Amino acid sequence: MPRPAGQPIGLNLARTAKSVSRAFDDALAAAGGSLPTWLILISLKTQRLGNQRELADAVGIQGATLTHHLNALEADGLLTRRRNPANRRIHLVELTDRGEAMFHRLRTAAIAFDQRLRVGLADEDIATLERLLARLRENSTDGGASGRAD
Amino acid sequence: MPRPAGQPIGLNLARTAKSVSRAFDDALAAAGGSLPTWLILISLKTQRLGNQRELADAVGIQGATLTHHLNALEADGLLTRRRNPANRRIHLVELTDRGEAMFHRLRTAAIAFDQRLRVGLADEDIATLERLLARLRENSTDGGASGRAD
DNA sequence: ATCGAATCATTCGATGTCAAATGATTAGAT
DNA sequence: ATCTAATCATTTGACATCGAATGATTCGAT
Repeated sequence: MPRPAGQPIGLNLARTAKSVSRAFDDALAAAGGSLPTWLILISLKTQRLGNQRELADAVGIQGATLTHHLNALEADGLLTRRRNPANRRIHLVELTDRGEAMFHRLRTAAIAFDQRLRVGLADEDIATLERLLARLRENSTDGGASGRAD
Repeated sequence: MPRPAGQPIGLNLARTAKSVSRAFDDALAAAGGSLPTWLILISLKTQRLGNQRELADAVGIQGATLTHHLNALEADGLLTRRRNPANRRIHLVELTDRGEAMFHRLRTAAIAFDQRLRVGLADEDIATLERLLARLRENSTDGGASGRAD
């Protein structure tokens, strides 16, 4: 008799993610940044992205939200935006020296946090976790019927 | 040679949780509710809570955020708030008939979603996932040094 | 060459969240 | 009895996020 439920699995996932994200954001704040700032900087540094839309996708947020963050980062002097002369719809986003420095500072904090998170977890555990998370993601998007592609 | 990193584990967790929460919220929206509404209703129905602070803790949000949601739910006629005559600092929050009806509607949607989420996962997988999530939660709160209790 | 559709970014309006300050009430100490 | 502390909820001000509407530019078809 397969009686599944104990605690809803989605709830557990959401609570854990909230706790972990919160702690990560604290760690980044101590280094002078924030979670969205870090995701934007690392995406800019490690990927060749053609436009802001692709950057937003890489970060996992909507274009409108990205614009908002870029405004703040530009005001802080961490990056610049200029129109691509070859296609003036496109903004070329580029890190300044200060942006580069912030990237390195946040990277140190992010690496330390990831290490902390992995304490007590064997490589095999990580692999298992990744498999289970992937399954949950699939299950959440499949069969939704109302279909909001994520 | 233990080279851990591939994708940061926290990032994977956050993305998965976002996708799953999003899908769950969609499912609840189709039933006329939302994620916070559901968490508040189920907490009220299934726990004996002495005040709003305890309700906020049960839901996993701050008191200020709860007040905000209760305003909306009260305006919608799903619940009532009245002062406890024995201790007038305390608001007694009670579901109306409409609130009860909403609870049952959302419960149906929530159960269906949880079933959907569990597809392809054996009881053993669920247990493993819970163990791993618990570990991540511990790791995120331990050693933070800056100490923000979550 | 021009006009309509597509693309890219931004703005606008809304929701959910938090931390800090405020207001009301109760409990405790003298 | 009064005064200070603590407790409970709300308000205020801020940020992150989204969807929809808007503005600018380019592309494609005629």
